[in-house]
Amino acid sequence: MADHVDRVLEQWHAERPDLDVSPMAVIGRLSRLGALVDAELRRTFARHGLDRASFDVLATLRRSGPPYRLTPTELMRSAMVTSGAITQRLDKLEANGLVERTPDETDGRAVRVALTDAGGELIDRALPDHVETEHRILAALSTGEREELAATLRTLLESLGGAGS
Amino acid sequence: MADHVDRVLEQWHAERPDLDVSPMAVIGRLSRLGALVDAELRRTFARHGLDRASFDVLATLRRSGPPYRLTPTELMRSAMVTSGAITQRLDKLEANGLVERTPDETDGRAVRVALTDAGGELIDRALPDHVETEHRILAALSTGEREELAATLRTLLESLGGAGS
DNA sequence: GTAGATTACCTCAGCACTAAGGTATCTCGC
DNA sequence: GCGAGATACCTTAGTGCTGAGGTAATCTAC
Repeated sequence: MADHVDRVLEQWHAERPDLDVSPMAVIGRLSRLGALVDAELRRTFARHGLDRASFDVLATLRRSGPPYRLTPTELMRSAMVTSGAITQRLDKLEANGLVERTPDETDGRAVRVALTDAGGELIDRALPDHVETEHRILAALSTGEREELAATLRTLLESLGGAGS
Repeated sequence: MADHVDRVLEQWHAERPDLDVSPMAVIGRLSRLGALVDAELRRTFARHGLDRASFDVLATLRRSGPPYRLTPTELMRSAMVTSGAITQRLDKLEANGLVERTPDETDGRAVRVALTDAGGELIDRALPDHVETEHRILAALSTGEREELAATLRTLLESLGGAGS
């Protein structure tokens, strides 16, 4: 019952027996799983006319609570992308009428990004579908396995300094 | 000791208590961890003048064993990218003298991609460094935790149909 | 109060990828 | 042996991101 990564490990063992490639059992699967999960989520987003980037911004605004308003910098930190990427995401969302940019009243450099009514309605429609997809992706694991997995991933995140903000 | 994902879960619980967002504890961390690991690996690749895409192709050829030769289709399946992406990766690697394309002798449609001496030497230099980086990334986990993590990830991969090839 | 550092956001060139589609070759059933 | 479909690879337009860098506003320390 060897999967792709098992075969990779066997190959390395034959070709470079001097190297301890055991971490690939984790990191190789992490990387492949990330790609598959991403593809799966994208299918759901597409059903609502969204892509990963747009969904991410709308969801971040939605879960921030009333008045559903954040700055581009806050969105950038949450999404782990560069400021340029956020600018482009917001341009697109604003053109589609899903968010609105208004100048900050007290800080002349800053901008407030808010969900429009259309944006709020769209994300509230897409969310249950998205959550359902996530449940389906994890269906093969028991509740206990999911909890253990979440805990282990968190340990790794903390050790890589990616737990914050 | 809440991390970013814990805070996201709390926000959703407050804003949309009707949704069971528990899968995000796993999928959110998977996604963030993927980005962090990727950034970490890229630093190692860069030290050898490589990027993720080039390293991936060279390593796939290297671990395939003598004569270090595969077809673009085999590389495409292994890398989980489109054929166009492989064409471009090979163009770049070939321009840098790290791989060589020769027509297949028996199948007029097919191409053989082989490591050049320079390509083989480069990947053999980069590999120990790469493996060392992977060890460092997992340093926070015990051996038992790593094995459990690998097993759980494999279960998920299989259930998503991504274990094959 | 003001110079220098910092912060917030945007701009843009370059890069790697996808999706769609093209060409050439091979395979299979008749 | 021939036509339909499958296969292998390449091409290209479009997309979203990064990294470098620009502008304007704010903060800090003197």
